[in-house]
Amino acid sequence: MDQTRFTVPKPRIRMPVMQPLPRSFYARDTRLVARELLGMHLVHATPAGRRVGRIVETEAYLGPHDLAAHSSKGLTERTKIMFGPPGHGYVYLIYGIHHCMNVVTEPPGHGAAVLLRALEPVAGLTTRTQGPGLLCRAMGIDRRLNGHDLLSEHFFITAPDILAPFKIVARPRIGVDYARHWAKRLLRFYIRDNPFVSQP
DNA sequence: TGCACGATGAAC
DNA sequence: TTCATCGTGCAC
Repeated sequence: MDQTRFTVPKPRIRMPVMQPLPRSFYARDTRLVARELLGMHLVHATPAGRRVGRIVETEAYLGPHDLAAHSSKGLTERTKIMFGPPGHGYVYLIYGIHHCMNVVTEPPGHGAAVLLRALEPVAGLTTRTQGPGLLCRAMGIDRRLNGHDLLSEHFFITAPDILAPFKIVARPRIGVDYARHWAKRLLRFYIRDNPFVSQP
């Protein structure tokens, strides 16, 4: 066979391009998004370098009817991001000290979000990442990223090259005891046996 | 305009 | 178990 007769295919260069998850990923049932975010990579490109963490723990906040959700206060200056379009970051200060990072879910106006509680370090992370406040500190996330579109090139969530299989554990959410029966709902999800989960 | 309190983390 | 510390929402 004379191989010279065939066109030499262009070399396929596998670019390490990390595509942000599409908005349609977020515009779905919040519990589903919370579960499917497990194993995904949170990426923040800063002047100090790129920081990447594997999401290992999340909590679902379902909407205004969910007494543990900020959106249960209704549409306010603070909660307007939660009622906005999906795929945006909702970052707020808690206890005057710590930041918490959420992603808005469901169609606009729904008022739901998923709290990111813990990461497994992948790249560029030098401090602890177990717990929502530590996660934000390690990733360099603060209120300046509130309302940030996660379909951007500097701050986004992407699927890893290889999604290793894992078991998901569902538990009640942390620190929402005031939310009556909502405090008992199994809306916290984490990767079983992962050492970076905040409170196994 | 004032005040109570929280999706936490760290020290004690 | 206590405390640091302040934005937010709501009462007044």
